[in-house]
Amino acid sequence: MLHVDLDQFVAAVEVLRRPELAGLPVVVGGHGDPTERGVVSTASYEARELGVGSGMPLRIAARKAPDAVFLPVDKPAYEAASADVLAVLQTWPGGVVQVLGWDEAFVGLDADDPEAAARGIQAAVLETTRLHCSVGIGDTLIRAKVATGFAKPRGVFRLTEANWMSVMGERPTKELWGVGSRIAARLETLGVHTVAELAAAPEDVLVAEFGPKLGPWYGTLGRGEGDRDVDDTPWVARARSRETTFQEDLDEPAAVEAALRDLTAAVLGDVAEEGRPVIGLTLKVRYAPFDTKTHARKIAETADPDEVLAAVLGLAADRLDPDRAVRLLGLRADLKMPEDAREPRTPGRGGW
DNA sequence: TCTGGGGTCCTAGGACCC
DNA sequence: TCTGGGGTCCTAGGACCC
Repeated sequence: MLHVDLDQFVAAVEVLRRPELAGLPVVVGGHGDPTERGVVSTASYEARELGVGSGMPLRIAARKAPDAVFLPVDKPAYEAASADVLAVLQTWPGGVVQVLGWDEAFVGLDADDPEAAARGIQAAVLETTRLHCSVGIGDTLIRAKVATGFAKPRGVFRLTEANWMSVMGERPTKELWGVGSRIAARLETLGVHTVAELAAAPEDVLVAEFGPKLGPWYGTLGRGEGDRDVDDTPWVARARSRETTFQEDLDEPAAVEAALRDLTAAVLGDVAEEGRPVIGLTLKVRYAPFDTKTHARKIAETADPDEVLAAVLGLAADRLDPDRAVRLLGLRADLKMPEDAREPRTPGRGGW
């Protein structure tokens, strides 16, 4: 199994169409205005050197890298580049491709020399798209994915049962794919600090802390085990959603209702592309200063935009607090799933 | 320092039923 | 006169990833 991951993908796409930015700190995020509310999507390696990282508020990024070039997110451009990369992977002889996101995919193949295949894929992607990528090789999907971290930038790294513990054993659990800061902190309270300790942790202890599905899954993760096959079945979206952070909080109910109508129209546009009826709605509201609530409701299956809008406005009328200023509104529409849709195989990881 | 947007899945707790 | 034990459905929140 190969895990192919583009290097600083979003920033790289921007530099391709503005060659004069090569070698400069480039920060892509929000509307490209670091005085606005927004966060960093991707920073170029030069910007990372200055301490800028993804998820960081743009205002902070501007403080750390005042001379960086700030650019707005241009989703269509990245989608187009992503499609070009995917096309290269899909034409690789004997490769089975499972897309994980804009800039990464698993490629399953039979190869006597996987490093040679990885180098070949890198060269083909570079030649066709002028984008560099890193490739992890593994005997499980998890190991391939984790291996990519050691391959960056532009490299290849192999992680298998043979070297998993020697490479990963003494590292913090946070470095595992699927263990974030919260889970790492809870593991600490169990006396589990490293990957080796997680691998050896008794299952009943993990189940008691994390529940019947996640507990065993974390143990598996520590051992680097798990799925070994690449699944190229097309993914069927469970839902479509939109959300907006307002540059200034909304404190008038009329403004909130207008925003809800816009949001619903946008979601309905996406839903129409999916071509499946809506079966549920989740309204998300972030009140000032940063207090977030969600309000979900099943609705009678419908493909009628007017019915969906009425349901959204009804949900808002029932659940929103008209006296609080609103920083963000979001709307998620759950879609009816086809009977034969692929089931998730790995906890917490949609799109697999 | 002031915190985006688009996704997915899991868990807990309450309601309700037999 | 102290109040079982499942099971399912629903909603809210949490956590993670890119």
